[in-house]
Parts: sequence; structure tokens; C-alpha cells
Amino acid sequence: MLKDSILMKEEIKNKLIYILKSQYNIDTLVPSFIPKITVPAQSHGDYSTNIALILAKKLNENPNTIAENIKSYLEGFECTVKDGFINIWIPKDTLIKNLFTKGIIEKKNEKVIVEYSSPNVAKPLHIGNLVSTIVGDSIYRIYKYLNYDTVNENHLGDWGTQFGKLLYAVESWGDSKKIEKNKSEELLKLYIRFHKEEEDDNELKDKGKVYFKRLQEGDPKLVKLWDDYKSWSIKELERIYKILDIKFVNQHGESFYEASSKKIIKDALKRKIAKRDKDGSVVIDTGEKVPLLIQKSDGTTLYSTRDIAALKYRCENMGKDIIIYEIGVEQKHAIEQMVKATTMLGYTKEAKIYLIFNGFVKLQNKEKLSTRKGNIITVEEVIKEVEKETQSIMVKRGINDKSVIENIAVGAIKFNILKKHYSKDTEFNWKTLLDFNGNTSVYLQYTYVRCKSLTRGITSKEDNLIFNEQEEILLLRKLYHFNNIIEDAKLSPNILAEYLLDIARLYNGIYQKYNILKEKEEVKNSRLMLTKKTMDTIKEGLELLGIKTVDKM
RNA sequence: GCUUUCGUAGCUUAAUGGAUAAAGCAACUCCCUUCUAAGGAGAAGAGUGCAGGUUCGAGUCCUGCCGAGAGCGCCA
Repeated sequence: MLKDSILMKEEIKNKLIYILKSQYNIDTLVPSFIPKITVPAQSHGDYSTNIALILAKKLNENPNTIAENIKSYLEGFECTVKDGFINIWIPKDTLIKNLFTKGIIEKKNEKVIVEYSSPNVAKPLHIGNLVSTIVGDSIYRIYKYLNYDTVNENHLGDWGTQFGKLLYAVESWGDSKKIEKNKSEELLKLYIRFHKEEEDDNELKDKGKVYFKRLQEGDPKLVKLWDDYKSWSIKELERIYKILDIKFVNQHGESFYEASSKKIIKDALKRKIAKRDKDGSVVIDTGEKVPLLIQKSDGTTLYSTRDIAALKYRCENMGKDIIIYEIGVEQKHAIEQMVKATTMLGYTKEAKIYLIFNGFVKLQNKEKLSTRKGNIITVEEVIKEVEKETQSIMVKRGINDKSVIENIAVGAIKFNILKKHYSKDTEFNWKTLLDFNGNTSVYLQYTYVRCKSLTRGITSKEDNLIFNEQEEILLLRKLYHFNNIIEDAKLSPNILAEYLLDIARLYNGIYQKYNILKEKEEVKNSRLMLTKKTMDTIKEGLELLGIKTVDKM
């Protein structure tokens, strides 16, 4: 069986550890002496380690001498030494074998939850929700590919004072017929009106809280309205998620944690981790300047309480090992404090918690998006607009296939987000979004289509493959590292996006330079195998980004 | 004010403390009677906000300054 690039990396690492121990008597448990294996830039081999440079100081010896010595013990590997680095080259026949075999990724024992998207219900999904939704989904797909036991979770905002506000607005100003007719528009209007009017009306501010308290206490009329809006809203969300090709295994709303939140407050008070203020509010002192509020003075819970309950539920009831949150950076402080409090309460057990904070989406006039102020662009609007542009281009090319157009449009939206690091702020810009040239998903899909039409109806053989051109070797090397890249892209899908662009650029260079179908039989067959692998790699990589390929465009 | 994140070609971004800082867009010159030109080739374009420091080695780590964004109990 072919060792895939992850296994190979492990093997090199283990071998180096053995050499360090046996030849240099180095304690490889010391972090700085754990050999670091990197995939270097082209022309420096397939794997590289700087361990000789690190040892040079400790041993007071020339790094090249050390490197040469380590190299002599690295049996079975093709190595070169340069500038103190040990560069390891994967033999060409392994690279070639990689064209038609697939390394198996070992099954991991850890259970993983990825929480992302988590929009508020009764409001449309808008571009502010998009980064978390798309990046989170890619992380989820990547963990699954790496063979972790993975589920995703949509922590719906279906509870809290915001609902008190909405229900008050519906009762006082709403026209039930109008609402029935067009829920999304009317509810949004009411929500915006409430926020506008509460700015200079303190009494109104309290109304939201009062209504939430009534909802929390089970006022049947309010509960019914809330229930209606919620189930309608979930249907709406699912319609959009379907277009985006996103499916959630778990979709617990915040309301799901209401009962356990109450218990947590009691538990925290009893164990003196939390204390009650004079006004009736309950706080946990996490050692920061401002303690974490977990109960309001009117006795109701907050998002923080329900977040603690959710984390507890995941750690205890679901027995999870790795819990990933993909959320907006504006919640950074709140979530970190919440995790701290949950840990203080002893609910997190051994779970590793990774917090991924994505940047803001701003409008071009630098204004921050805000549902409350009503300046939002909905995801549906964006999809429609990009589809329109896609279609106008496709018509010129004589194609009018709805699913092709949808895949290209959705892909363009996703890739635009995924190609850069999630922490970057984004200025929402139609021009960039509608530009389908260069570093885009369209470029990747186009490359895929080229490969597809080249290999259509042609059977290529797995033997007598010859690759002598430099470009071919570069591409072979790049293709070999697919699994390695996925491993690196676990919490940072932009690494995968970047990699796929590299693959496509290398391939297109070859495609343009050589006329593959007109080559002699062996060369032609070899290049077709390379084409096939490129095609499969792009397809698989795009899938991990949540983007579909198309067969023609 | 306190806390925090970020300043890389004209623009959008990449770069695990490591090897000549890498792409795309825009502008320039070429390449479709040739496997899909949403493509390719070429030339041009930054020494990474500024000043120090640590290191064999700094865009990356530390300190200060300048600039921008964000967060700072009863919203989520």
C-alpha cells in the first residue's frame, strides 16, 4: 500500500526522533527538540527539517556537519543537505504511484463537534452570517475527511430578549394579516422599528425584557407566536442552506438549554462559584475586570448562561473531545469568558475547545452591517445576483443549465470567503464577487472541465508512465501532498484553497504548452493520467470547501 | 480610558521563526484554422507602518510610537 503524505511525514519524524536519541542523546520530549518537518517551497525537496540548525547551537558544531551526519542515518530516504537544512525527496516512482492509488487516512478516536452559522431566527440569513456558515462548513467537511467522528451543530438564536422585543412589536404594531402574508419582510420591519424607537424611549426598552420574561414563564399566547415564527424561520433557513449545500446534524436552539440554564445557576450559586448581587443578578467572577453575568436582575437567563449550558451538554451528554466554535470576532471576549466560567464549573472535562473568530463583513461605505438598523444584504439576494451574472456569461457560451449556473454562483460566493484567512475583515464588494477570472473557484471549475473533456471516453493505463518535463514533476510533487495540506487546513481552509489554485496553475501551464492528445502514445497516456489525478484532486479539494464541480461550462 | 486584533506591490490577498517575500485584479506586450482563451507566455510592480531589541536567521517573537478596526454586565 502507498504511504500517503501524512504517514510519510510521521515516518520521517519518528526516524529523526530515533536518530536524535540514539546518536545525540537528545531528549526529544523537549518541545524545541521535537523535529519539525515542513513541506518546503519548490526545489527544496518534498520534506524538510531544520533540526540540524537547532542542534548546532546546543552542540556548538557546524549545522551542515550535523545535517550530513543525520543524513547518513536516514536510510531509505533520498536526502540532500543545504544551508543546514536536511531536504528529503520522495522518489519519482512513489510520486507516480500516487497517481492511481490513494493513501488511507487512519480512523481517529476523537469525537468532534463543529458549531457554526448559528443565526438568529425570525430574521433572514444575511451576509454577516455568511463567513461563519461557509468557513465552519468547510472545517466540518475537512474533519470528516480526516476521519474524525464529526458532527456539526447550528446553535440557533431562538431565545432571549430579542424575542421579547419582537413579540412586543408584533402585539403593539403588527398587522396579523400582513405578517401572515409576508413574514420575513414584516417581522424585520417591526424589529427595526423597535430598535429605532427604543433609542430615545427607556420605557420601551424595558418592554422587551418584560415580554421575554413572560415568554420564559410560558405565557401561552406569546409561546404560540414564538413557536410559529420559529418553525417558519427554520424552514426558511433550511431552504437557503439547501442552496448552499449545507446540512446540519444537530440544530438545537438556545431555548433547548433554558431548563438546564436554570439548574446551572443554582449549581453555581450552591458551590459558591457564582454570587448573587443585591439587585438579584447572578455573576461568576472569572478573574477579569468585568465578571460574567449569568442571570439578569429580573431572574431571566442570558446568552452566556445558555452558552454554558450548551457547552456542558456537549461535553457531558455527547462525550466530545474536540469542540470547535466558528463565530464572529465581536463575540471573542464573551465566548472566552464563557469557556473560562464553564471550565471553572468543571463542566468541560477533558474536551479541547478551539475558538475560531472570523472577521467582520462591512459594506463598502465602511458601515457595519446591522439587522437592527436594517442595513443588511441577505444571502438570498447575493445568490440571485451572482446567478444572474453567471447566467449572462453562460448564455454567451451557449449553456443554460440551471444546476451548472447554481454551482458556479454558489461556488464563487464560497470561494471568495474561503480563499483568505477567516480572521480578515471583508468589505462586501460586488465587483470582486462578480469577477470570475484569476484566483477564483471559476478558475478551478474551468480547469476541472478542461481535464474532464480531455479524458472523456479515453482509457489510460497505469503502467509505463514517463514524466521528464520539469513542470510535470512539480505537479506530481504537489499532488502528492494533498493529504498533508488537508491536515494543515483543518482550522484554516484558505490553505486548501491556495493549494488548489497552485495545482490548477501548474496544470494549465502544461495544458497550454503541450498538446496532450497529439503526443506519442506513452507520453500521451502519462499526461492523461496526470490530468485525471489533477481533475480528481480539484474535485475532492473543492468538495472539502463545499463547492461542486461542473462537467461543462 | 482599559483590553484586543490588524498594518505586506496601486487594489484584494498568501507566506508553519528558515532558503530569491508568493499569487490574483488593474495597467503594458504577445498567443485562438491547435485537446474549452472563464486560459497561457512575458515584462513591470513591495523588502513587509516607523524606531529599537531577541535570534545563526524576523513579514512572523518582544518593547515603544503612529494609523485603522473591534470588545468593554442585565443584547446575542
